[in-house]
Amino acid sequence: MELVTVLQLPQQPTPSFAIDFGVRFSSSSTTNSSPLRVMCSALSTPSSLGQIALNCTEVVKSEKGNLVETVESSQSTSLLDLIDQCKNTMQLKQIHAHMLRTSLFCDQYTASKLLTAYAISSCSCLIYAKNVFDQIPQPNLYCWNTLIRGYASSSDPTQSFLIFLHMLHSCSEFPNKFTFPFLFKAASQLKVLHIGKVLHGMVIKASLDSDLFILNSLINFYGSSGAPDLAHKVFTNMPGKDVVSWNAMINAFALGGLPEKALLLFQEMETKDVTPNVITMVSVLSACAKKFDLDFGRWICSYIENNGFAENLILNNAMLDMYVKCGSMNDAKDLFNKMIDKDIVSWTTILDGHAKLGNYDEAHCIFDAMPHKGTSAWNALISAYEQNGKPREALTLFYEMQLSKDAKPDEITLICALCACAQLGAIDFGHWIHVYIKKHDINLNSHLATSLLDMYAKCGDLDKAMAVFQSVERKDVYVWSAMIAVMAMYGRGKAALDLFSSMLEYNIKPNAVTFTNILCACNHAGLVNEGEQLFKQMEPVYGIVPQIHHYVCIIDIFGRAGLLEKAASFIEKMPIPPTAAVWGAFLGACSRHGNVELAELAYQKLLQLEPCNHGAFVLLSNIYAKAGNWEKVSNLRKLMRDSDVKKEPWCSSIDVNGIVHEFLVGDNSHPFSQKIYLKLDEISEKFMSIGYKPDMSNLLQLSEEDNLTEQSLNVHSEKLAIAFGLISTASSQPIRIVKNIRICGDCHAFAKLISQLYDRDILLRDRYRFHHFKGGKCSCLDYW
DNA sequence: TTAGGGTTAG
Repeated sequence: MELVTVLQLPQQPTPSFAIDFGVRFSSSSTTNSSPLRVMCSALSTPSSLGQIALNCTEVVKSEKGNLVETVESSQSTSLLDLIDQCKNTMQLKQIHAHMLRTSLFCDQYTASKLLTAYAISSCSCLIYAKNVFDQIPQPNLYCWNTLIRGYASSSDPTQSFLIFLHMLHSCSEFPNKFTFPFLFKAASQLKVLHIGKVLHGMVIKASLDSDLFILNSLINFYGSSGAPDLAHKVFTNMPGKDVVSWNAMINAFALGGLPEKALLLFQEMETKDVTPNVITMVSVLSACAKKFDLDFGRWICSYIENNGFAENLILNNAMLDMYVKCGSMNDAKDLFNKMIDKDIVSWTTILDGHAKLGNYDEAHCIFDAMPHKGTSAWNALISAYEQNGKPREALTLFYEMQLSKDAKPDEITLICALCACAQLGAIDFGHWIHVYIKKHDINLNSHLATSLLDMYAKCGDLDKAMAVFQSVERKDVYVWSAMIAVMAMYGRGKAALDLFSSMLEYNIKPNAVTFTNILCACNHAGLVNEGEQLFKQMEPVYGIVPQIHHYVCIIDIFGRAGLLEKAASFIEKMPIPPTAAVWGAFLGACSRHGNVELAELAYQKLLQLEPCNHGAFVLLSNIYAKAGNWEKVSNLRKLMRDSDVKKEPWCSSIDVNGIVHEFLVGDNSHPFSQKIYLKLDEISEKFMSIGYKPDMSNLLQLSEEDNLTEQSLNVHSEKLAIAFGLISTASSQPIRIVKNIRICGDCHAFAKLISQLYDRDILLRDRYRFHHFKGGKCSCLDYW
């Protein structure tokens, strides 16, 4: 019982209730001869189902020919059969109209058949289902369950709970073994752990906790809601398990980030003599894909081949996905070419596989070869570009999609496009998408809202990000976490902590991402004690086991605050082996605080794990430069030249009137390059005229951006972008810059002075956070 | 008289 919360519920059926039920049942029988019923009977011409069918056929014939073929072959087809044979909502509405005209609707059984068709068939239409339900005088439990079931699979599963609550008050029958699987389905869709736990309590109280269907749907619910441990408790304690129970549990492990447990469970099935089915194999392939276990994946594929599984599209897609995720494009291509049936999932999987490996030409070929280029096809390519560091290409495609008339952007397209805008700092394009959302009345759900507020924040408009956050009616953990991340990015630690408290007050349970963001906020604001406390509470209070990135955050918090010894002893006591990121954070702290001895230790540890880490070279050489040890700086440079250290092209970009301009270090490829360098000369003179002397220690230091084969005095990309901003934007406009690495000390001082001398706000986003330069000061208060 | 659970991508 410690597993669930049991709330105050209606009493279980008792013998006295059974008698009461009987009485009510007989009184409800009286309804059959109620005045309404009598009237209906009198109005109803047909007296047999055969006649009803005939009559209905005539109606259909006269109004629309669609159903004629279906019913003409059998005159005796009943109305109920006709409902089952409906192929679209229009046909169903015709029968509905006929039922109303002939008063057949007054028969509850017939009405409930119509309700079922409207609620759950292939021609479902939930608004009509609700309408029909509301017209039934005293809906029985079957009708209530059907409506709950319909909404559980809809885009608005919350309705299932509202209907259920209404049912508890209005229906004379208690929820039964059919009710709960539908409710757990709705809870799974919404991932609302607290509601599911209450329902679990009701199941126990109603003595339904041995029903196989309920327990299987419960495993699925806990698995979908991020609680594989609770799913496993249900699974372990259930008296009898069938293949569905095993499948649900395998899937719960895979979904819960425990793919190795999913694979072990599959192996255990054999020892328990449970025969796996197609769904088992799909779930196991999904676990292999999540574990990047190509060997096991290949073994599963041969198992499928050797055990006579019939050709199945979903199974083929799962194999395809496994090959792609495990990095074997050759296997994936072979399978894809062999597949007779392909759907949008097959095409998208193979397309994304090519794009992830950077084979954009092949990805485009796949896109061009797709038989139906609907929205999904466009989304596949746009998201492939966006998620693989090609935001400019993603936005170009998004633009092309607007021009093509075969597909309209949907929520996913817009999310991808917003993410691309955020990466580029393209605020004008991002704002245009916001207007598009409003103009087309697109529902601002939590996914879209999260992308929108993230875009505004990353493009430097905190007010708009906040406004979007406040406009979201139902804020889930992702929306809250995203807003906390925004506050972290802007160095507003206190505001992030306030948001965290508010989300707890709203009963939103923080997840691992929330903690990464809140620890990051503490880090950027120097809130050492608060960060340490939250980290200590993660497991005992919130049930979240700290992962490696949480450890990195806490080391960063200590290190940035200069508590190097504390950080070092923390690393020593870590229960998991320190990774390169851990040593990188520690090395950064040593560099900032000039501790040569500890830096050398961290450098050695880091290079053992990542021999080609370019950042490690730069950080250590900065420390040597600061300490005036030029010989060691020179040795490091030589070592770096000789080694195979590779770095991504670091750049700064600036959005001017909707066009994003990119600059590399010492870049002179821009059409306005000459003007930019003239502006930099002017700035330099202006700086000197007020007696500003560049910080030589800064200038002599290496930045990550410096090309080590040349002098380190190259003009950093953000200086070029700022100079371009000054000559190409109105003096009232802020300059918005995005840089893909951390800003160096010299450029930080440069931006502060520009903001003062030119009276310009500069909003600069670096790899980790935002800097708002205004009147000679930075929002980070020089703590970054 | 009616019915229910587990699967693939982005």
